[in-house]
Amino acid sequence: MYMANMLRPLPRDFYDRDTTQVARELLGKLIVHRLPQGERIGRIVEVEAYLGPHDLAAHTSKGITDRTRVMFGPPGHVYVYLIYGMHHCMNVVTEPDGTGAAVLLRALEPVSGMDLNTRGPGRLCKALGIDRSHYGADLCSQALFITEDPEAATPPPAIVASPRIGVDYAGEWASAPLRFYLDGNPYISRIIKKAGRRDTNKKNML
DNA sequence: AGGATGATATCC
DNA sequence: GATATCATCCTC
Repeated sequence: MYMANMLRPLPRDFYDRDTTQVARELLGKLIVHRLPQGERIGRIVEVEAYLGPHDLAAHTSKGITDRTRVMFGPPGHVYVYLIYGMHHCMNVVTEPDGTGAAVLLRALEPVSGMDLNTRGPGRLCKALGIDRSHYGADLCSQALFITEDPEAATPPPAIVASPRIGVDYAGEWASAPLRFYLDGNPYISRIIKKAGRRDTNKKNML
């Protein structure tokens, strides 16, 4: 039984570390959003690391702007942006104040109080109820936070690394293995096509 | 394969 | 001020 009022937010120190490490450790954790109409809880199963201004795929590679201000700020806060005019994407800010790094949440496994359409960053935000009003929100709060899964599987599933999705413009950084997901999880947003193999699948199979 | 739909960055 | 570009999703 998942009682969100018994769950404790991860401490800010969790986020104040190497972004790749935080990304990997976020897998399997629960994200909790408390709304007037109830609690929405999902298990994080797919993420991407955006390392900082030197990472040409990261929004912070353009410098400090109104949009990227939060990503350059202290760790443990939420960076939300609107993409393609219709979808929200949610990131958690990592590393010390001024670094400009974050982890994009790409897919959840529904746990409680949410619809089942949680594959992909846009659908994740819709299911969780996240929009631009959450820009800068503190994850060390009781309204929106990430926490250990009290029913975590032992041993934990293997972690798979792959290139990030939709960043082909980023030169050398486009192929960096900075996307991480739980091996075999049915809620992963897509499977990278293997080179040299005839395979027209763009979505993963159940 | 292409369209929706709006904020943002970058160029006049 | 105009325009090209999106860390996407849905429908055809």
